[in-house]
Amino acid sequence: MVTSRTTTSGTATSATPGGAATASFEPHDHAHCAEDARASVEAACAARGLRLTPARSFVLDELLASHRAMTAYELLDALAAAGMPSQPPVVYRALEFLVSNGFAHRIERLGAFAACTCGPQASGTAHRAAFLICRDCRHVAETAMSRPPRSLAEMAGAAGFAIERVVIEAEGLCARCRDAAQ
Amino acid sequence: MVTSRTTTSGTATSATPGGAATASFEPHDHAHCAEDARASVEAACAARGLRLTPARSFVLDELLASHRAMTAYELLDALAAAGMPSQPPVVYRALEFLVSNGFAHRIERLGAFAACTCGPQASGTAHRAAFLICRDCRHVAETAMSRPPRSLAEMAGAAGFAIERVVIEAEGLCARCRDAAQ
DNA sequence: CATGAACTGTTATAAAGTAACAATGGTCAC
DNA sequence: GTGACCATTGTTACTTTATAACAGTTCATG
Repeated sequence: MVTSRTTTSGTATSATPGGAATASFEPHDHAHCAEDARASVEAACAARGLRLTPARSFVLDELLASHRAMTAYELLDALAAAGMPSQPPVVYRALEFLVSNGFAHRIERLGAFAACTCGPQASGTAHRAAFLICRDCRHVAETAMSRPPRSLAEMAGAAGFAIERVVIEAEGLCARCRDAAQ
Repeated sequence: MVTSRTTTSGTATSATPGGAATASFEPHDHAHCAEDARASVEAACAARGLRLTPARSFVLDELLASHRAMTAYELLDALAAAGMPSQPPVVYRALEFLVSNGFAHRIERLGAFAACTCGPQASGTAHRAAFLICRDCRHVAETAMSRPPRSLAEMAGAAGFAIERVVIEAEGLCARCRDAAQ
């Protein structure tokens, strides 16, 4: 758990550029972005006849509130703390729902999960995205990635390989953790 | 788990187009490419004072022979079958050696490992690479990826995020499996 | 209300990875 | 050579991550 860590660093003007959903490492109003994301998930569920049941809702809220990649078992602990059923399948089922509907992503590198911050337009089905993952605080930033990098596409084409999904995850240190490390 | 357990390679024609080290989905002579790769690992070890001990050597050979991504426990079974010590740490240590020296890669998407097919020049230290992974037969093709995709680099720059490592893995169906599925 | 599809609750277990520590063995200074 | 040191091994035990299986419940529909 990292959290706290009030603004710090001269780079941080507290201005919050509107659509900065892709840059969670920049200072912003967590509560506000979580609310927005939640609202667009609700809207998408309503539009598509999906049921945002209590377990699913709880897991989504946890992910949005933490703004980090969380493991299934961290989420399970949160469920238990809230007095909800907390066997592994509970959380894995909720995560499967969220991931397959594009409301969250699995971060392969970490075996963990993060809420999608792409905004309403993308909250459709599983979509392409690339991630910046801080190896220290585990905060995750997401950016849209419309198509595979060219060298990969070329290689696939040459080999007759049909790309179905591309995982792009950059691991490193966010500005805050880098400052803190000094 | 997919557990196709294909044993693969039975279908391989032994036609060998030149040095297509990056295109393992094209038909080629497995035995030959494995020998080459093995030779360059040995050369790199000799040059850099690394010890290719029996466990390391065995794991490398398994990976090269299969030309697939293999899980640690598949490798462990192979060790056991060969009458070698086969507790998990044995294989994880061998894999750590191979991966950290650039002789193999961890395929994050699968929690599995594949021998590096970049050729001698890259067999230095852990290097950047992108992968094509067939979800059916688990064969893996590797290509050099000199730097992160631009959109990721831009996002990182804007956020003051220091990228240390990039995972790029494309999952899909290779030509052979696609044909077989029809 | 009957029905079927989706979802939940639960037990049990599989698969993947790590900690810790004593024992071994190769290399180098002396 | 010998002693010291470091990398490597062998092993036990354990943690973390994920899935199978199945009975019970809910809920939108006919």
